[in-house]
Amino acid sequence: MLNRIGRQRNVAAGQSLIWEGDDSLMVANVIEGVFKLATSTNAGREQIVGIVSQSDFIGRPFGAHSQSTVTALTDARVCVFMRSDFDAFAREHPELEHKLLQRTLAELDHARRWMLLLGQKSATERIASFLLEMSVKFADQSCATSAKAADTFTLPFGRQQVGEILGLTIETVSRQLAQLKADQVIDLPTRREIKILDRPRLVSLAG
Amino acid sequence: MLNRIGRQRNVAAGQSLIWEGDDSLMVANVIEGVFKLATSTNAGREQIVGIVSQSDFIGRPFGAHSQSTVTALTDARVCVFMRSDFDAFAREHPELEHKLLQRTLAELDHARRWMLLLGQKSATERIASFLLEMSVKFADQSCATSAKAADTFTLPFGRQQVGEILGLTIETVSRQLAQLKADQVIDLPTRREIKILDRPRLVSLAG
DNA sequence: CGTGGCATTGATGTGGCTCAACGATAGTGG
DNA sequence: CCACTATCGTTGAGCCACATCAATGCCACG
Repeated sequence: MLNRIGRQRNVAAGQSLIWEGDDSLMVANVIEGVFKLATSTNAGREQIVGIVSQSDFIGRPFGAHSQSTVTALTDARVCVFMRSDFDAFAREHPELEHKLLQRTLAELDHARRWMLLLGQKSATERIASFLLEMSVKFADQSCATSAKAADTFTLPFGRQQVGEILGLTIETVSRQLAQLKADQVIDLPTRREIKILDRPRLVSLAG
Repeated sequence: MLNRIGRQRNVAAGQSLIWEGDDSLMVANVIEGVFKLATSTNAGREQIVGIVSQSDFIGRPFGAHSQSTVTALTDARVCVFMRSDFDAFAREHPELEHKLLQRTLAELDHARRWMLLLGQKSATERIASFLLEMSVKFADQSCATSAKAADTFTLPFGRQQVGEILGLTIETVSRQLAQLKADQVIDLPTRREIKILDRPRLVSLAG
């Protein structure tokens, strides 16, 4: 079993597991918690290029440099593998490679849809798209009907990070959210909670 | 051999092989020519999410809808496979899946670096990054030292498409190129040719 | 020689960034 | 429990980079 070559590890919110540019030495599976994948320009501007949570895969198998920094947004637990061990194991287990391929293809599709957002969409459209996506990803577990969008959910990040995901500044994010609230499309019970009041409207705003 | 289940096919410049949203019915290998992968908003704005050429892979294996339209930018020749045939073949040939996984991982890395460009970089930085990347991808074959960047090359697309790759308008692209030419960083012998005069400068402009 | 599609260039507008101040919230120590 | 402070979020004013709108120029084609 794969677990024999992996070790569980706890990661505190804010800790980074992997740094951009480093040799890829480890891969991991997320058991619980949420991570961000970020890359930055020489000038220091950051772009979040992925959000990784529950049962997602972290790291870059098969010899390469890591292209992004992986940081825990919440306290998290992961199952870590030495990359070399993992690579060897994967080569001998086509089923695993197949699963990994499926995941990677799905992530590529996702990344490309995100490129459309970053390249073409207005601030309002970006926020609307973002809220809709997060409503699927972070549906509060209370609701037993899993795997479906929820209208109330809690973001695992603050405004700064929302900005980095969407390619916007913190001020623009704040203003757009305030506007959506004023328009009764959403409600913002607390800093990190979102309540969608008018989903069809939000969908149409998403472009 | 894989070729037994594939058929060669010619594609004229401008023709599309696959449409966004369609069921994924075929995959293909590019033998020669260049394709673009594009997605578009409901509003009709297009974003080019990938450029595919010589020996690259086209399509989405393993049951899913195609997320982008694949269109030939030049006359091209491809080797086409029914997706179902390909899937079955791949499942029986781990080596093929492994190669595909490697490619997909590399493309994902690439897509994420592009997200940084689209989310954070200025028009000048985008153009500079773009030119540097294209100088690797489309190095004119004349130069025997293959697989290296060339300082003169020919783009397979016009200004409109450059804009769609970079998330800029055609006018901005034109002005930025004009500026780089005025600054003696590049030369523009014809509409589609680029000559890099001062590569270090271009690198520093790329952010 | 015209005609049509691309590219360039100029003038103007505007969405989102920047800069700055203020307000809210959560954590800390008295 | 409450003041104290650090952090985060909101709000406002002004500006600038890029988009938009509008001519004009440049080839390639019949």
